[in-house]
Amino acid sequence: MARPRTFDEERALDAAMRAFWVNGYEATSTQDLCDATGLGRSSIYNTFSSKHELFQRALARYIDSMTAGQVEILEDAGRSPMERLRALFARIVDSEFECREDGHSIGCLTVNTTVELAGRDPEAAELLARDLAARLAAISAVIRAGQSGGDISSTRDAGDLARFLNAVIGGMRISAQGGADRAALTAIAETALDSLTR
Amino acid sequence: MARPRTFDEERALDAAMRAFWVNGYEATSTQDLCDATGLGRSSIYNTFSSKHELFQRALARYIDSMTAGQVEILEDAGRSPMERLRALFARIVDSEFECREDGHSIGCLTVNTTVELAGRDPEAAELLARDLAARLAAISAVIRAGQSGGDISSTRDAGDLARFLNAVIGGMRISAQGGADRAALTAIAETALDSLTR
DNA sequence: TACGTTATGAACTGCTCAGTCCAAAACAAG
DNA sequence: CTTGTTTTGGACTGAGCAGTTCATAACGTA
Repeated sequence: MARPRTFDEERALDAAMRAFWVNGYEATSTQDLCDATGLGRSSIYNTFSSKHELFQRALARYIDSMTAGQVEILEDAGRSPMERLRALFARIVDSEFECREDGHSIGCLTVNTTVELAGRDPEAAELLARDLAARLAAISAVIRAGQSGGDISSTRDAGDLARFLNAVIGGMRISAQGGADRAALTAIAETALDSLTR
Repeated sequence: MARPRTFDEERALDAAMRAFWVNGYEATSTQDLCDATGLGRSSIYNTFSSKHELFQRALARYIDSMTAGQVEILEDAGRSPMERLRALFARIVDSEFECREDGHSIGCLTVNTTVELAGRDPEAAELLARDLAARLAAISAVIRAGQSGGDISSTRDAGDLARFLNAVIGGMRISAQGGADRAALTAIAETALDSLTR
């Protein structure tokens, strides 16, 4: 009944997400998005309405895929709570050496967006707040399980420990963007995890 | 012998620094810088050459003042190593509630710049690398002192612990920009510091 | 008071930005 | 093959960008 699209919307979204991830929202022009996706301006605006809405969809897609993978690790019933946390941190270290551009880590899109946009973009802030709540809930649950089993110290509230681990993850992302190598990130992760068992 | 300036260069630099701090490099226009400093375009370009050079000077000024204050705390001979680290973290929590705009934390300019520019601005990356090295050196020295005195565990290398604490500081900054309140930041700091004494 | 020098404001430059428009193209359905 | 609907590419728009130019103002000095 009408002319069909010649591109895959999700592939285009992935390409746009990567562009925003590498350079940030402000420094990515609509022309950059055309180049990255291979689409013309008309197709981009016809499909995604505006740069800002495209960014929101890209951020939402990043959050869905990233948090899904991490929650999967955290809910892996085949591993003990501490093993799950260790696996989570191992994945985060790995991701910093998989997601690179020009020899530098590009960090994490949620951290980057928190820094660049959270203070002046309500829609982005909302997506980030929801993601943060989900992450903290998943980490807290694992910590509570570890506390029940005695593997994790109960001297601190599970919620506090979850916020602590989440902050360390963010700090590892910043450290990687600042040039930290794999050994440095691994040592940070081990130090954080060791502190749970004291 | 010639017409004198009607403004104070350092005050102008402070105003520009604040503008970059709140909105980032890309989202701060030269017009914003004129408004923030109260200077005309001619005065800005006559004094600072370009937006990029003004940013470099603003970042350098931020680093000098911030790192100076923190190193002062870390080298305070009147306090024990652990007390110095506690004072450092207390200052960082405080700073997140002093440096705000529209009810949000504006974080730390070095962290913000690491995220926004480190991957594509060699001059900024150089300033950040130098600052990071100085921070890690100062923290490492305190940790070594604490390890000698027995207050800080020697099971981990002082350099690793310094990178860990520095990552936690970065993570606290991100957490604050993500909306964490004072109690949450304090708990993160306490958890990190407690892990040193195990 | 006249001169040399620097600072300043306002107008201006060329360019890039996000977003729009429209004619042509590509299909499905009748 | 025609008709109706959507996609597509390319030209276009007005606004805002970083940076320049220049006439004039404001000073120290002689």
